[in-house]
Amino acid sequence: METELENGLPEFCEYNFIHEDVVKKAAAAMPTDEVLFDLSDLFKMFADSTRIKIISALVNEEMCVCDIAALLNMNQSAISHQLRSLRQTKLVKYRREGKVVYYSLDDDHVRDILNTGLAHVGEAARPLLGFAV
Amino acid sequence: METELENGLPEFCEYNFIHEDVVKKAAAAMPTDEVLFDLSDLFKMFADSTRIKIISALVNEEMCVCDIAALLNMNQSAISHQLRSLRQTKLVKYRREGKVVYYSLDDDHVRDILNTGLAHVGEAARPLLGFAV
DNA sequence: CTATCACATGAACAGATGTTCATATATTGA
DNA sequence: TCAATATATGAACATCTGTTCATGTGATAG
Repeated sequence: METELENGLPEFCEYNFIHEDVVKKAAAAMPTDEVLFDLSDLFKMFADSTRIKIISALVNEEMCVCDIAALLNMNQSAISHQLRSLRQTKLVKYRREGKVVYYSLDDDHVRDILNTGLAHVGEAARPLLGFAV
Repeated sequence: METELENGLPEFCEYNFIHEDVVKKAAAAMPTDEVLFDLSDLFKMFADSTRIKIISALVNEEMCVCDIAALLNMNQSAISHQLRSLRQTKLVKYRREGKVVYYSLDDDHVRDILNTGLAHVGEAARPLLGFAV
């Protein structure tokens, strides 16, 4: 497996059934590794329902950590860990007011991604998040 | 932890610093559990760079399994496993032609989600996938 | 019917991920 | 300075996930 063939492509199918032109066009259009890495990191943040709940909540209004924990019925530590991930990937920002830290979405793309996903799962008919009451 | 307070919310912060109105509004706007589950399942598909590569490749043109394996320089089994996940979540469809199976994106939402993500990671300036050559 | 081959799939394994527990940090008020 | 408290974080643990290996399945050619 994976020996070189005459056309320069590695041998994946036992003989050679590769559509060379199709593969080369796809290779040319492929995003760079850096972009692919950033993209998958971004979507990872939406790939967990706890984080989606947090993001959904913050679409409407900023919230403190304690509010989010109460809303999701989860302990504060779990929420803080998730907020750290969301911070590191720049999906949320925060401001401190005394002992309380308020989190909010970092930019409109975050809401856009969520809404595009909602459209796909068939929730486009009702008002999209962020445009509702 | 998590004993009930007078306002009916569980006690997450040691005393009670919950903004009750904010939490109740967020709770009312929260998608149902089923939608949240579907959403995170959908985004999980985009949360791995192998799958993003497959999706990116299929934006332009249908491809057979062997083509995809050659393009990604991975073995056929790994690709088949990922294609199964993408099939089960309805992101790709396939057609059989003799021994060869051709995969393509199931609908335009898939491309939309990818492009919304690309916009967020700063790739919006260049032509978006699916509109390029 | 049999061999070939593109693709699918189950099991196993390693690495990633989410939650919990214990504890640390930062701010406020006394 | 010290106690209180909202939040952050490190370590541990169980679960989930992606790849590999071996093998199964379905279509074609002879």
